Amino acid sequence: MPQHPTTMKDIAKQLGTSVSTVSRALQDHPRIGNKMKEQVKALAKSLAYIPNSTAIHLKKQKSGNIGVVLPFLTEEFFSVAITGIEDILVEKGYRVIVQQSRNNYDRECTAVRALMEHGVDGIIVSVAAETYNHSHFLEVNQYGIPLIFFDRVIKSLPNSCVYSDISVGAFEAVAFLLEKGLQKIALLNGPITLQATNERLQGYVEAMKQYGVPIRPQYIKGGGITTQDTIQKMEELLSLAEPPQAILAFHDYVALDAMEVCKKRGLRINQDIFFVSFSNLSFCKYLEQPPIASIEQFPYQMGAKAAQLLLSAFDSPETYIREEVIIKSKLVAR
Amino acid sequence: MPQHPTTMKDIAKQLGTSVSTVSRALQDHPRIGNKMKEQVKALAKSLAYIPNSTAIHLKKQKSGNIGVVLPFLTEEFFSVAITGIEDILVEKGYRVIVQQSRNNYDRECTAVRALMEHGVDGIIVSVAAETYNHSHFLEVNQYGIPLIFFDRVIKSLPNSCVYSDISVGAFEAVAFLLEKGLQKIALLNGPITLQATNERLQGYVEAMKQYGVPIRPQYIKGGGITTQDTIQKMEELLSLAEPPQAILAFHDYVALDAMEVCKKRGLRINQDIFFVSFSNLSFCKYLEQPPIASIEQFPYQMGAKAAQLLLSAFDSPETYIREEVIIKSKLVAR
DNA sequence: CTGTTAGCGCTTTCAC
DNA sequence: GTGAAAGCGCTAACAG
Repeated sequence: MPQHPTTMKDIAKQLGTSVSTVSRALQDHPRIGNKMKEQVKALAKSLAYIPNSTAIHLKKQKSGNIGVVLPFLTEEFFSVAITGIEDILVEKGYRVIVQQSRNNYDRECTAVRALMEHGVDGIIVSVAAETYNHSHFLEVNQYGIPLIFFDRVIKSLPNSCVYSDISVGAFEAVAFLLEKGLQKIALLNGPITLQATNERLQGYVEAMKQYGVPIRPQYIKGGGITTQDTIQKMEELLSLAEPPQAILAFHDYVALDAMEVCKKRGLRINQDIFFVSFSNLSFCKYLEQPPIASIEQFPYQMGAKAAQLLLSAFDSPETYIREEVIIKSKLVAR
Repeated sequence: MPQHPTTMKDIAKQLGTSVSTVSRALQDHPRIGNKMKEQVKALAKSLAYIPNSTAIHLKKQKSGNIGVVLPFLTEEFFSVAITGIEDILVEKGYRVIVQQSRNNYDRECTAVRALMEHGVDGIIVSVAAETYNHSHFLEVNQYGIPLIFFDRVIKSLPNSCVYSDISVGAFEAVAFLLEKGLQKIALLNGPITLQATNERLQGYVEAMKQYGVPIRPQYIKGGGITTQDTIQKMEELLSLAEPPQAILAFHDYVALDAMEVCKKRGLRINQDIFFVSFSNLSFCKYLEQPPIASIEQFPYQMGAKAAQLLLSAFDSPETYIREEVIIKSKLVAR
């Protein structure tokens, strides 16, 4: 293990030439002789020369690193999304630095600031559920680092974003249930800090209205999405004088937790009560009684698109204009 | 957005002092006057100064970045493991760069070399299933970058590693089945390139021997672990004159795929045929008929330990000695 | 207590 | 075609 990794200086010295020549030779600069080029390259290889990218980046004023901040890597949706991001970015020679906010505001702030200080070239964020304040994102914008949101976006900010048409998805899901003759539909929604929560509600309300079904406020539950939260909300729903026949859930995990509550009460899934949820997680295929339908949100495509938006922000820093990309969701019935 | 981010030079100029004083003031150097420190810090704040970490790292000859290469972020085991890695490393001020090998040898080589060229301070790897050659790891060692393996380790290499005691786990799993009176136990194993595959076989063989149950070679299946591979192998097992009563599977995903084959043939899980597998995935709790037992491997702890091994490699580069940490697995019966 | 200086490894004018 | 030199932003001897 070399105490001192090979540098251009070493190569130059051994060849009796200058650092600049070595640099140029390695870059195939046109004004360097072929003989020299070959010599330099051969020696570089035999000395296991590795360019010091830190130095290059200091010189070029960019790091080649992209930061990604998202709630949980352990949620399938996000692990698939990051794969989409990685595929696009790694191909272009960037490296992806991930940080998990765990839906926590403070962790998100810390992560975003750490990335900024580290000098990443751009940041991609899916906002934490508990984030109530946007000052950390404003800082990023002030500092001039390109920032893109995906999935959990903030539309009021001047950054480009990619998201799923939640309200359309919710509309279709509710319509699907109504068409099946189920009218008592409850909504297990998420925290109001998330834009998507509002859109989900909108889609729900719109579908009910369009089908002329009255909306019962006690059927609409918002707030936390932990297993505990879900259990409590589901208990409340089932304790109503007229419990719902169907549930539109925030996402598959929430639906699964809610289903457990139903099962404990002796309800038969897909007979006594029906579920539709967002995400369409891959392991649903192994379930005996999966949600009757799920709204596929194409996380891979969403991640990939976010990465592309970031790249295009790099390409044209001046003429850059905000883009809002909507990935159409798809109701998958089982 | 500042065309030119604030540097120490800017601060020094405005304060009519030198860059070194600014540098020291910001670092709370003891030999700098309190008045000066306050002035510098105040101005730094008002100018939204952010230290350029690229420059710092060039100076200090380290990047603060740690590379992690693993098969799939979308597998729960790895997404949990990376969370353990992140928690330890981020706390110490490092950033984690992830790359997915997708179990592919070429992708792994590319990823490892890219990280090396990028100048990461250390690398943590869970080896790809298809990796048959170790030269890329030797390069890392030659280059003097600390390298730690986790889960899918290479024991013949001089690097520290953390892994689960697969053979003990397999032994316990087989013993568990034998104690239940099931003797016809098949093994759905993985690719021979993985060390763990061999250990799993060892544990299986040992348990069978210890209980005096003859081993039937046709019950032992190795090779690929894709859904297709699993389906084919399971079909073969079920087509035997004496099909197995129980299966020890490579991991939960393999078990689930295999279970589907059984169900299609009309076999009742946990009645006609029993499964035990590795991983203990969280979503198993939602399954009507989960594997009767699963071997919990504690991926979070494994990731965290790998990160700690890396940190200790940083602490004492000279006196560093190889460590082999075994995380005890635990058979979870349902 | 503070300034001067050198230098981390590399790229890139500007000379010749 | 090649070399000298400046400089990216920062740190850390060394010198006062």
